[in-house]
Amino acid sequence: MIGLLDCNNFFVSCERLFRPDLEGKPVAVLSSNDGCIVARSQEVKDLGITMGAPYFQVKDICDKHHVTLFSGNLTLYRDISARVMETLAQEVGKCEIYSIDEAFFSCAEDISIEEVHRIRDVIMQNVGIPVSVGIANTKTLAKQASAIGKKTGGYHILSVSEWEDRAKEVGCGEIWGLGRQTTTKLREMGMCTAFEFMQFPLSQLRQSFGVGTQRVYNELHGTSVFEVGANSEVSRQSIASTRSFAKTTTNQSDLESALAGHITHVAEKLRERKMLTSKMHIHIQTNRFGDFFLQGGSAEIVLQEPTADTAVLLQTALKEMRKLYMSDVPYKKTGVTVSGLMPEAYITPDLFSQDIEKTPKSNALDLVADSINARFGAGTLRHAVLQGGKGKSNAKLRSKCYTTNWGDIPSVKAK
DNA sequence: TCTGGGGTCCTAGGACCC
DNA sequence: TCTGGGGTCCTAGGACCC
Repeated sequence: MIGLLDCNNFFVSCERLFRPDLEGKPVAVLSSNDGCIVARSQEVKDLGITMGAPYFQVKDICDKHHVTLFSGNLTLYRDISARVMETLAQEVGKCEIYSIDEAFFSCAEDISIEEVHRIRDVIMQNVGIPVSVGIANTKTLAKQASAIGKKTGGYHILSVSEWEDRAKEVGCGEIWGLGRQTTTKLREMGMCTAFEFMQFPLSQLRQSFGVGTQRVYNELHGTSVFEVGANSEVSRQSIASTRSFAKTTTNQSDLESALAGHITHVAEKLRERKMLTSKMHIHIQTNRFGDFFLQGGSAEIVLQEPTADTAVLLQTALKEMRKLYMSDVPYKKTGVTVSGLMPEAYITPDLFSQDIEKTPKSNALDLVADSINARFGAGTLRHAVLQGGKGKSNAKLRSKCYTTNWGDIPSVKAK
């Protein structure tokens, strides 16, 4: 059997952990620059505020119902997530971290409802985050099981026969792996519920849809296609860092500074994972809702030799960016994605490299900078192209880094 | 005025090879 | 007038996920 653990309203639950007074009250978390709603407490969901709604569109309703808002504090959420995952692993053994708030794990055929209940209790006691747990034959059905659990007390074991009954009440759009496009197409072909989808002849399915949809189909029929695997950070195919500006800019040095920040961040990640990149994709973009939205540009750079050297990546990227930049265009966003990743240890030095001694390892200067920044805070030591500070981020409602910054540790008074 | 960020996998079509 | 067949690899774009 496969289990899925899913943290309830995760970002909101993290904020409530340090603001217990907000329990039972409407709370929402905003994306970067306080742009969109990215997490909602049940009370906020009940107000009809949708996931991803632009904040300016729901501001009035938030004001009216005294919704407490937070700017996203990913540093905090990542740390709390790690604690949840660690606790889960202690309970169920190895698990696959699927996202910041979800993990799959394998469990015995005869797992009891008491055991499932216990997983929830331990996480609540050790970390303080409410979670839902679903158990079923396949990952896709485990998703359904946890969705049922969310409505019925926090946990559920979904048997094949129970699923057969319930499938008539589940819309195709509620199934993991069937998105908007596929759901629309299914509806046009007369299939609205999971049950109707499951009756469709397999042979025709493969023709009309891709293998992805076929896999979902098999999973719904109880045949496991997606294995519980080690989906660890180390096995990732790419690392990205991108961000919108609070306001658009036409200034080239603003763009350079921002892009340099992203490069620095990605290079640190590479070294942390002991990986090298062989391909770098950079982009500068305009507002996707504005008149200039086609004016952005991007470039794919194949590196001469794989590297995790900040200076090398900066130099290469900035050179390309200057080619993309056009004056008088209001830019809104920039970022970088590195791919073609390989373990540092696998590198074959370039025969024609100028400095063959240096090739296999990260630059010593970078490693020193990494350790200084780890100790005294990100950006303490940085390349000059990164202008001072963190830029003009619009995150007025950010909570403190309660668990990752010595200065932010909360104090508790007993009365 | 204001509209997130970071990933995965699949597919079609082009370049190239013998 | 006639103009092969069978591959691989890469890339861009789409669909999906949280």
